[in-house]
Amino acid sequence: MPDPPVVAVRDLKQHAGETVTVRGWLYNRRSSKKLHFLQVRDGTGIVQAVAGIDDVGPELFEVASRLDREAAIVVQGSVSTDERAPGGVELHVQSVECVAPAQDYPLGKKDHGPDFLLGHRHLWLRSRRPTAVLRVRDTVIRAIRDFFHRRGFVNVDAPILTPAACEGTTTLFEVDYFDLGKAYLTQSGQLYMEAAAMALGKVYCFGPTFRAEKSKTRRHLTEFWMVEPEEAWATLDDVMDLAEAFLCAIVERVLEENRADLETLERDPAPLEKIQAPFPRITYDEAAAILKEKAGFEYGSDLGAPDETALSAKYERPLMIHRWPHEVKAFYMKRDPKNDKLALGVDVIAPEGFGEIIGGGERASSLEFLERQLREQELPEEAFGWYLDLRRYGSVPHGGFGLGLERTVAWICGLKHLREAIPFPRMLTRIYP
RNA sequence: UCCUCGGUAGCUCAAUUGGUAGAGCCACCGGCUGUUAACCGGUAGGUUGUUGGUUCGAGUCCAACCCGAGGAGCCA
Repeated sequence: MPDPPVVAVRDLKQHAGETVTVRGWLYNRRSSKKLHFLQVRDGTGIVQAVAGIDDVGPELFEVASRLDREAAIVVQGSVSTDERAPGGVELHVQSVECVAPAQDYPLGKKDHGPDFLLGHRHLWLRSRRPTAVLRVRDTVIRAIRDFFHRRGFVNVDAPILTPAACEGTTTLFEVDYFDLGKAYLTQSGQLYMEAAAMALGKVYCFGPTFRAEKSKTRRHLTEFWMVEPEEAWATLDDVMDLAEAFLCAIVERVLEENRADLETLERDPAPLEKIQAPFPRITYDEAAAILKEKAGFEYGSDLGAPDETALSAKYERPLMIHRWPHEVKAFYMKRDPKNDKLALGVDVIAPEGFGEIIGGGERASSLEFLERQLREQELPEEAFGWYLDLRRYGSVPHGGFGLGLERTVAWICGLKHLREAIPFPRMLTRIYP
């Protein structure tokens, strides 16, 4: 007699009454003398497999009682709906085979501390929360690619090894590059996207970026993923419109596909359902006026994390802050024609205190302006020679933004710490596993 | 780099004013036919981060260092 067909746990409900094979790992076991409840996970879900001693016989029952948590197992049995089973469906075991043991599996059933969990991230990944987060992350990634594809953007990935900083200030990871001296891991693909936008019109890159900042907070990783669209002929308003539609599309997609995961994460979907255009848009000046009451805030300085939280608390939708003092923005930002002190940049602050998820704006298209900026900020002109070429040959208005994937996933999932939003987080004092 | 908090069993934590180191989980043994991080009983498990100091006596007080967490700055 042939083996019953292999069915994913997620699809078991459609196979009620049938005999099936489930392949997976033992997530937990609850036992009494004559009855085992084996919780089997297969990556798509967890199902309760009920093994009664009278049904499987004393030998198989003994096998089941010896199974370690996370042992690899193959279970065959009949699918039945039962209100007592978590998820409403369970498997009545006819046979169970231990494919591989998992003696002394390090992760317990009770809580662990962050140090222990991060040191065992390769195993922690198997738990409920991480798998739910990784599924949401996958949805966000697909929503990003689909959104840009539908709008006519071409994916053009930027190099990861770069000759110099894209933006002068932040620290870079350095690597030896043969006879050419030092190279650096990219901290933004934007400058390359500006070149690509002049070739294809609408482009985006999506890949890992690296920051060697000595940041030690829940909002920082040294390696994170960033998506950076860039659009020829786009103004600041176009960039803000794009960011608004973009965030709506991502959140909508997660609400469509990941309700169960959000529930696993105990993430209330109600605030996400309110993410609809239009988003509030205020100028830096208006933001500064709101923060003026707060002691310590000086006009002209960048917004700190507590400032962002205080501002975003006033809104249920992402908050767009535009037209910043040019000193706090990058050298390539276009100036406001109405006020030369202001740069045409925009930051988008996620609601509920999750902080900045987007930074972008309109780029300067004037060659003369950029040459002056490089001199004033003492940036090496030879490193930016190719970039200046973009202004020498058919320069047009253009703009774009960068969205931090992990911050977006953390916001949507309601994660307190970015380290949960990426499979294997890289942080200041952590490179293992 | 700076500020704050922490480090006790494999894991999560407790230990009164300085007075002989304790629980749950995990492991192992036993009990229980519908469990929901199952439950009940038992066994095993410790150089209290390291070094030095104060004291009759230090997990507890002091100093330095190491490691971790949260935050600031900077940023996505």
